[in-house]
Amino acid sequence: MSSSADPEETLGFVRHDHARCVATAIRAAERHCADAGLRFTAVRRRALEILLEEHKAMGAYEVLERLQSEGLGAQPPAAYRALDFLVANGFAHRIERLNAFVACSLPGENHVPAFLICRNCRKVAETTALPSAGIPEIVAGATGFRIERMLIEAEGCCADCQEEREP
Amino acid sequence: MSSSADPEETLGFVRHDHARCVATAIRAAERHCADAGLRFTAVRRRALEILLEEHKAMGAYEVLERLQSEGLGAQPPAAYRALDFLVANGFAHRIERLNAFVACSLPGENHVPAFLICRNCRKVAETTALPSAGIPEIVAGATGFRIERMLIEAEGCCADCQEEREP
DNA sequence: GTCGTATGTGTTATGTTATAACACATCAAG
DNA sequence: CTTGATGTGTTATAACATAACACATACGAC
Repeated sequence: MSSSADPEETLGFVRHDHARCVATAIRAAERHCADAGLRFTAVRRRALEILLEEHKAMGAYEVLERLQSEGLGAQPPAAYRALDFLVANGFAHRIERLNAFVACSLPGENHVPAFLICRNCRKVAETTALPSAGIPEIVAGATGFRIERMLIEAEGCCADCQEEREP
Repeated sequence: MSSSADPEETLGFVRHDHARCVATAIRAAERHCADAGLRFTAVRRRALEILLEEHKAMGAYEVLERLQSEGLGAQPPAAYRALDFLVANGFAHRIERLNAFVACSLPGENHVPAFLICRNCRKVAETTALPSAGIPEIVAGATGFRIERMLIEAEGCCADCQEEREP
């Protein structure tokens, strides 16, 4: 992946120290699980590591293949269970547009995530939506609708992929 | 559906004259197709009518069943083609969260739609997101990401379904 | 320690959503 | 009435997801 010598790679399209970001995410998950009495098992840890390797949306079957090749769970339910656990505990998010999953870039923060999804390379950048983004909430309030979950996904083309097409 | 005598029913949770709203939507589609040289065929028209009957998210296979029972296209591709046409031309929207489709409530208007989705009854209300909703756009601009499509879905429980549970 | 319960995993089978590929039909323009 | 573009029928299969039940492991109560 990294062809340059420096430790900076893109996080969703923003440069950052990736090795450190992976380590941080894993440690955050360990901590959270220890505190909450959850079991951060081998399959779950490995699934998170796989998602973290690139900031890319991966299908459940894609993750499954990787797990299989390491002898860690051979059938779809294994992957879905691990991914569901990660999503339920905020370590990963589901990208509905792609029926795929991505590691959370902001573990620990209690946020309403918004995603920028590159159609071409499937890289995903995560930002946090401000409460002021909630136009629907105004309407919801007016009609008695109780919002439980918000989903904000922007689909398009990242800078790198734009360059590739018209260099 | 309507147990009351008056013509007012809910549009996604807001009361309105439903018969009129269906007629308007169909006419808008006819007009748009005529103007743009598109063919508003029997399957396409019927698919739109089916979606319009309730302001509810319907799966492609659910729409297909209805089409089949009227002898209008027997296999999945028929339904997907009709639905894709409706979505491509702004007569319907795809609700990613549900892998389902819903008729557009604001045909003709060039809008960024936002949806309120009731988990319980699958009714969907459509509102238009204001440009100020676009927090992601700020980030996108900063990182050179070109947004092509925005997707805003709020999932929760509508007023009617809340009442049913705690009357 | 060991017993019992709760939680996680393995495995089989199947359900649901979506599309590829190719043949045939229809339409509108020349 | 031919031609090309667009839409539909049909078969097959891909991709995504879960139900159900058996077995394993972790962990607290005793």
